[in-house]
Amino acid sequence: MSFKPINNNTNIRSIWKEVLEYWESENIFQKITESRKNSKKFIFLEGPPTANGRAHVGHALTRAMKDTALRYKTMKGYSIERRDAGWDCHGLPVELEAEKHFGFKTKDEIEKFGVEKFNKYCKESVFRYIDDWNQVDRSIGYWIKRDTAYVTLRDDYIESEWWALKTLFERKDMYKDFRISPYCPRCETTLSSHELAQGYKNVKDTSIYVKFRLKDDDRYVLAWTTTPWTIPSNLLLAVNSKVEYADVEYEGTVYIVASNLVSKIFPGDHTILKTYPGKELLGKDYIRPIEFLEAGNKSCRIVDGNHVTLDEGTGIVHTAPAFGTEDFDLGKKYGTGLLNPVDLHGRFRDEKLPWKDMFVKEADIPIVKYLKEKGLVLKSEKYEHSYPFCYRCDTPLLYYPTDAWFIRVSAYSKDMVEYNSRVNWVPDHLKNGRFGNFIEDAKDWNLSRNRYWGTPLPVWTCENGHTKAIGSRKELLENGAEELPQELHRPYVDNIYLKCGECGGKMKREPFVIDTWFDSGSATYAALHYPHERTEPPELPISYISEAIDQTRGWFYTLHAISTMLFRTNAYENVLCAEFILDETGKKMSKSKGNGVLAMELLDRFGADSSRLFFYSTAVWKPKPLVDKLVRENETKILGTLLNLYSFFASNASLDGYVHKGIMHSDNLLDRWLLSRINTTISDTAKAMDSYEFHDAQRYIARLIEETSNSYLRLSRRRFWDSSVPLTNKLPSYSVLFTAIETICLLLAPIAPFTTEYIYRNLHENSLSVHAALYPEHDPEMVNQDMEKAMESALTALELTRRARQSAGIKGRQPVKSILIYAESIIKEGVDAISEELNAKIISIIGKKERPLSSVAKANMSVVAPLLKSNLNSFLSLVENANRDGKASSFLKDHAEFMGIKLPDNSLLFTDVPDPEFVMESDSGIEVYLNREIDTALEQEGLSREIVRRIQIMRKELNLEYDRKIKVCVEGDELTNVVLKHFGNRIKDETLTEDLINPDRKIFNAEKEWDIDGRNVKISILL
RNA sequence: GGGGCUGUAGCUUAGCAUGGUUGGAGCACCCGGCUGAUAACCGGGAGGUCACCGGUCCGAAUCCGGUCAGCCCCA
Repeated sequence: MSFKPINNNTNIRSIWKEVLEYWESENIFQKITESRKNSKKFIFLEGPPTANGRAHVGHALTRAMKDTALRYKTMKGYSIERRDAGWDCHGLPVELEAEKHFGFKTKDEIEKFGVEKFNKYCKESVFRYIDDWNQVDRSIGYWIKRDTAYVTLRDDYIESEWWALKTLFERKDMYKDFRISPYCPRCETTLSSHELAQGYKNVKDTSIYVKFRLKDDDRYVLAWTTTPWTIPSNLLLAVNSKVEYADVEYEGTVYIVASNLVSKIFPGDHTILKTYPGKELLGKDYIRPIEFLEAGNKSCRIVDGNHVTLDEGTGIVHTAPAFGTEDFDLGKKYGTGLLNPVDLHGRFRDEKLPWKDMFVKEADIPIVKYLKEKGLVLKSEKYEHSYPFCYRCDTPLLYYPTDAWFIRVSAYSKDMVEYNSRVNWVPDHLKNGRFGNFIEDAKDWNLSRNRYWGTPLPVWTCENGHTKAIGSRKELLENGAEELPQELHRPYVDNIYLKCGECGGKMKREPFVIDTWFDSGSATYAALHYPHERTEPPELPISYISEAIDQTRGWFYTLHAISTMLFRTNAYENVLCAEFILDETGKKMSKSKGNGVLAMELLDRFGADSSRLFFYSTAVWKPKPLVDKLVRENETKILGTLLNLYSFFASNASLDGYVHKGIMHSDNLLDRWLLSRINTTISDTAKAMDSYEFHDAQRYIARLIEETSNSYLRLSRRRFWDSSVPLTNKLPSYSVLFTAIETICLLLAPIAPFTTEYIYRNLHENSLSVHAALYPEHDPEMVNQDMEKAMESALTALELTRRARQSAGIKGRQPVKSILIYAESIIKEGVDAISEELNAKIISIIGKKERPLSSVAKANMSVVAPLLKSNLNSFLSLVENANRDGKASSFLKDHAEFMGIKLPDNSLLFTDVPDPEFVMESDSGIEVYLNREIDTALEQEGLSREIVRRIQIMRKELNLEYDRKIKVCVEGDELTNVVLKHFGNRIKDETLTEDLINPDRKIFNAEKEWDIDGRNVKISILL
């Protein structure tokens, strides 16, 4: 049998391409899926991307994460269910692209153009980049079924959502309400809280302290606001009845503000006239600073608001019920009604206002000016705060009163918390941290959008105000639709009129589409077309999902909320969350900065496996900068070494005709040690994979690769090369090396699926795929912790020897007389394994007392000097003599007195010093003593090995076959001749030299003069 | 203002839940070595106030409190 060699044209990238082709031409993914059909289930759900932009490196990361988990579970014997791709198709992002394309700025333009044509464009544009996404998925090795992808724009999918919405509607968990919502005046639609969350920015606005005069006396209540444009709509002032307020005289006027804030507001001279609790202010009437709009008689009062705090402002809050959530609630409570002079484009439309037709944010300055002219502004200043902007078009949002449909998520927050307790979050701090906090005070979900491209809200209303939710296409016909719409989108559904079941009136659809996040959050059931096509509820929870951190408030949330409300369970069991990939300077990648890297760029440059290894080089939930050399590092360390291991194995095993028939028993320590390490690694790796800690798994595997290469193989290779050892004696070692490479491939397959596939299939000629194999099970019988420890000590001893050689200036090739090793946990076998590299005539493990140490005494100067004074020098030479004679330890006994002076016990300090012929190095309790004396015999042997080495170099330069015999001529000094005499046979053996010949021949195939440690040696080779 | 994460060598990081020999690696740098795996490999050197301050303890990178900085999320 021969193993496929690694030649010069084989590299990580060529392997990648080759494996890709193999998978595709042989339908490997399908075959494996098919073979697992009846296995235990592991359920997956793809979080659907919107394919209207190219995939970037962050997407590559999450796709790799999904794939790694699924490949692992497949190797663990599971059948992966629902491994279908999915695409998110609706929503504002898509519409925005279309608007840009057509150059539209307002909804009017879209209406004029025609909703049908507009939506047609949206529909087509969704998949504009699907080829790019598919190419990324294919290239990175993301095994997912693309032809059965769920697509949220399909009627079937929408119909399932209709069922859900109808269910919620009938349960009164979906309702219409007139309230304040974040509103984008450019997109002319409200936004949900999770959309809102994406658009906060720090901005500087004009803030003013406005004077509100009391009706009954001439004090001024001072209120502070960052939105001057809302002042014309002021109807109330709110104070906190539990807080203390003060009358403050400042520049001849009396102001009312919260006591605690007085000095902040009036930094200069001011007088506090009196203080009193806030409740004394309640009910007082005031005069509005801007009175263009008419206020009802219930307004212009001071009321209690417990939202009023002393964090900023004056402790008195200007309240315009039309433009703030809390303001609205107060207005409702006190029956003031609303003053809303602003139209849907965010412009003042009321004739009575001098600022008519201005965009409200631009009216701030003129309004401040107007107030100043009336003397009603104490002061104005720029104020930096964070303010929400539309996350798609960057328009400042308004809080605006409008009709909208809501889902009563708040009523389910307890359930959501409970179901969340069953979810395994990775990393786990999200569970009770960011995600847990969010669901704990979940707000009702603003579901409706006044837009075009989305799932239409399936609610119809008649003139008498009766409403009905429709749960399927069939129900449309049952409720009076003459025919089914062409598709379940606007404008077709808008033309469907139903007959009211209560009054018989004509019912018209509520003109909204729904938040696109409801689409993706419905994937659990809508992708199955439940309950229309499939009548059984979806199997929940999904075993595993994985996305980036931004989905905490996005998909992770909507999945969880919808599943909680409809199926009374958590949607998913395990959720793995990725952080972002940063640019090489550690900055966040963003479109505006132009520092983003496309997924395909990364893959083109490094290939799939290296990219994936890079992703797992540290925990996926830690942000990591994309630095070229970091990607390369993983490639050379892990893949390069692994390929190298295989290459070594393949060439030698092929030469020896090795056929693998399972692990064979071996007495060799290195073999047994490697088997132990393999099994320890299997156990560690599987544990890490089970808990979705891919980076830990990768580290364990990398360590095993390193050990196999640098410890096992380095120390074993002579055994594999030695042609004098009969094959039967090598077989166990081959079987162990084979097992090591095979196991590494299996362990690493979910992480680096290409290279492992290539090597594994070279090891197993007839196997389908490494991904069809089962993940290795660890065999505790093979593990021997003590031996692992002993071997570790031996390897440390080897390191120490090299260090000792270096400090003694003795090359590794020069044999030494002896090496003594002292260590607690070391075994003879371990030392035997490294003995060749130690290169010493005598190697022994010694006990504590056998260490070649002498106690050396040193005068303790601070004690001795004051006592001996001028006799000190003769004392010192006496100590020195004692050291030389090895009598230091008994010195004090021998010299109780010196020159008549009694020596105290602490006159000498003792240290252990190696005997002069030894060099000592130590580390973690292991000590190595290397005898540095090189006698003539050793020197000769050393030189013989130098000569061997030079001949080998020349063989290589001549490109000789391994077994090509040669004749050699060596000329040099006297010592060289002695060496040839004593070590000639060994030189011949090691270099496949038939004859050491005389220099009388004139023509050689190669001649070279060498300088070997200052010695001139001429070597010539004759073929 | 609230919450979360992070801070260890020039860079990437391990160690921290269960405190305990001299805080490990890798990359890069310098020096040396090895080499029938060879665009690899090995050893050594240099490089750390373990962000800072305080506390607990015989002993703190590790536990506790606080501060600072960076990132993220919320209001």
